[in-house]
Amino acid sequence: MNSAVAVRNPDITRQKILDVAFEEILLKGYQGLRVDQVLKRTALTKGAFYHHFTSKQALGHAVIDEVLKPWIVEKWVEPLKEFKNPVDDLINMLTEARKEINTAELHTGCPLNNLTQEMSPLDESFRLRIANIWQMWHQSLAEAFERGRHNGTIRTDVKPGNVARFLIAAMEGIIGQCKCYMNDQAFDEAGECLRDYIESLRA
Amino acid sequence: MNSAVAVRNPDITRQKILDVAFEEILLKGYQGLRVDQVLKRTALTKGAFYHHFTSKQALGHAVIDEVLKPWIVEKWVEPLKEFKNPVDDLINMLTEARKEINTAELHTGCPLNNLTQEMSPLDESFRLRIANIWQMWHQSLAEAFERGRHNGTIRTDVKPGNVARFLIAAMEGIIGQCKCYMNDQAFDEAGECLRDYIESLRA
DNA sequence: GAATTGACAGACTAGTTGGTCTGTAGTTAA
DNA sequence: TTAACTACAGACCAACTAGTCTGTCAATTC
Repeated sequence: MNSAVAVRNPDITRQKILDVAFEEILLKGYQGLRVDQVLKRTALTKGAFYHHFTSKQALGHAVIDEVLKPWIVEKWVEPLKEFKNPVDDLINMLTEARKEINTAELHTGCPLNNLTQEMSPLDESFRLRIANIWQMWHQSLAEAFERGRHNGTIRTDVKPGNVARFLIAAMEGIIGQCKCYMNDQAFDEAGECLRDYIESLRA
Repeated sequence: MNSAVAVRNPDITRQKILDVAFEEILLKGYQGLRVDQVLKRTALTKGAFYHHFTSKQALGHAVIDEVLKPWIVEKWVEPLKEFKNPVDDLINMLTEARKEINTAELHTGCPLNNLTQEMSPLDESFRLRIANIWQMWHQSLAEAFERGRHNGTIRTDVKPGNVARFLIAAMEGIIGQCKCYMNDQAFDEAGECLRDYIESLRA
């Protein structure tokens, strides 16, 4: 019996589990995620957990669909819709993002990449859900370049789909590489080249 | 009692464990690696395993130092020493590597990136060993560009260290992205941009 | 306001997993 | 030849972990 609050709010309870599970997966990976640890941190019990999720795998699905995906949508897909000048807008975005990153966070890596590398080979149900997110991100970035081509801010010989794939890969690669260095030097070194490359796309 | 061969060769035994463990880690990750599964595949027993390795963690260390590291040395560090014209040599190397990759393998991802993303946050002892490999790779690639600058095959305004970081990141990012797509389309799309970027470094 | 349902609490379990320990056969040195 | 040591074999164990089950209290329905 939980002595304190007896107020019930199933939606908040569920969301608390998802948020903590997401954090735990970032730190330990899905396979290192312990249901008990999530319950400890949320001050909930097995009863609560298995009321909201049928299994650990179901939790994994929910984390991908309800935490990771919305995060990419908010962070990338939505802003990309507003891009008028992809070169400037992208560089601005990356510059802003760079300011927010501290050395400690850098050690965590990108959530999308983390889940991709560990979870996608484990289970087809994970892989498909994650591939969906990559696809979404790729498409919105490609569309931004497509618009840039049409409005004269991007070189006409640029292939939006290809460049989008390459840029996403480069960004993830940079973050992933820095994950095992404790300093952000590698981040800025590669970042300089990334900026130059983006600049080279300008019409 | 093993009925068949009673010949003893501790070095081969140890190497068999390392090779199978490496494969298992590629498929399931370190946390998904089961000592029992390695023993099953090698037809060995607990006695053999804990004679050669003090713990699962020690096995992880050995896999990084004695399998992953030599693999990068053979695949990258050694060939890079011979590079005369980094642009041509790199494009040749990537073209050859592309031929060897089939869709199934693509699903496995790059061993270095796999271990980096999963293992480096788990334990400082893992992180340092893996960072050492990245550093080695980066240095040998940077040196190749440095030589290219001096022998006139690479633009003089290219910063070898930065470009090396960026290229490594891009390559890893491309492979990592393809890990959750089952086709190699994304690979070739991004690969085209990668080639263009490398070409742009030519003096 | 009684009954039904929803949202948990928490003890318990069965299966897994890294690791131990004793025994034994091959190998080597004297 | 034999004693000492190495390289295993394989039964066993303790800890962990996902998942179950019964009970209980709040919330909603009628």
